[in-house]
Amino acid sequence: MSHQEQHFAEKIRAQGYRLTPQRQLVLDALCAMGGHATAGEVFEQVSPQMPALNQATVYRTLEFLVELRMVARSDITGQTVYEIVGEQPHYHLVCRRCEHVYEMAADQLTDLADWLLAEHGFRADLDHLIITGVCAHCQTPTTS
Amino acid sequence: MSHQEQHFAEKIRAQGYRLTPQRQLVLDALCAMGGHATAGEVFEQVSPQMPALNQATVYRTLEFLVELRMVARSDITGQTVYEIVGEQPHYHLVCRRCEHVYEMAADQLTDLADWLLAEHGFRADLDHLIITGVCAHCQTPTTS
DNA sequence: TTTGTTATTGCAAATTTTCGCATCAAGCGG
DNA sequence: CCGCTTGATGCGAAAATTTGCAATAACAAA
Repeated sequence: MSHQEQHFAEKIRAQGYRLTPQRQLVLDALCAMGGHATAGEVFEQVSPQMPALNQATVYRTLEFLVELRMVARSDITGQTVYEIVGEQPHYHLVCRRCEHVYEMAADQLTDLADWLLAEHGFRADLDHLIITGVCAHCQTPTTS
Repeated sequence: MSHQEQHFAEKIRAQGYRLTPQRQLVLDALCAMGGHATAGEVFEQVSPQMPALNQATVYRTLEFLVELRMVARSDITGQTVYEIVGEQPHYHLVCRRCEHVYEMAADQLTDLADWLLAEHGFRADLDHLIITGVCAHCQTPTTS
């Protein structure tokens, strides 16, 4: 169990929830897979290591981890994807033409966060924000 | 047919697609319902007026309208909701405690949009941005 | 370590969303 | 106004996601 996973385990128990092998496995898988993963991908990754693990459990676990804010759920071009909430907050630029996802450090959004807090008293979770649009590459009139 | 719907009809045909009664109905329903609506809600709204209309058609139509950017799809607390893209761009603050959705004029985001364009050449669709967090009301230690 | 409480899981059924394909009809050309 | 062409729909089946409930197993307390 890595340092981060150790932390996760404590966080779950600290809130009065139970750390089950199923949850550890899903967490591990998510860490191992790195970036974004769909529920189905998580299930496939995890299944061989615990064949008895039910798909419904994966869905519920993912939901649970999202609620605890240990995992971020995002909708990218209609796909629901999950990602470990790591150390560095970041946001995603998703190009609606080429579907490419650019990952950006969240520094530039702190102004926005501050403004939202000052103006509306709203404490925004600006890590893992998804911004769709058209990337630089796809704006040029198809040089292919 | 309202002014806006007229415009929609032209936009669909202008791109070489067909304006079918099913599409008109879904568009009408979405307009009539005002804010956000799930696919299921749209289907229920539309069904009595055209009982033969199939649920799959609603899904496909919604998808189609999203692609044409006449309708915005967002993920709000795990629910996929659709909304007509109206005149005034706006963004949504979604409180993860009370699930309330605050609708904000998008003026304050133009800076962000400009910055993204200047820095990354990314042309962001900042109308209909979803920002989750905790609203002012839910930050106070439960005055209930 | 043993026991009790109750959060979690597995399973199966219900829902929701997607897909393939034959049929239908919107809109263009004659 | 009448056919064509082909995009769009309806239908049924498949896939994905959610839900209820009884059985299981974390983990706190003795």
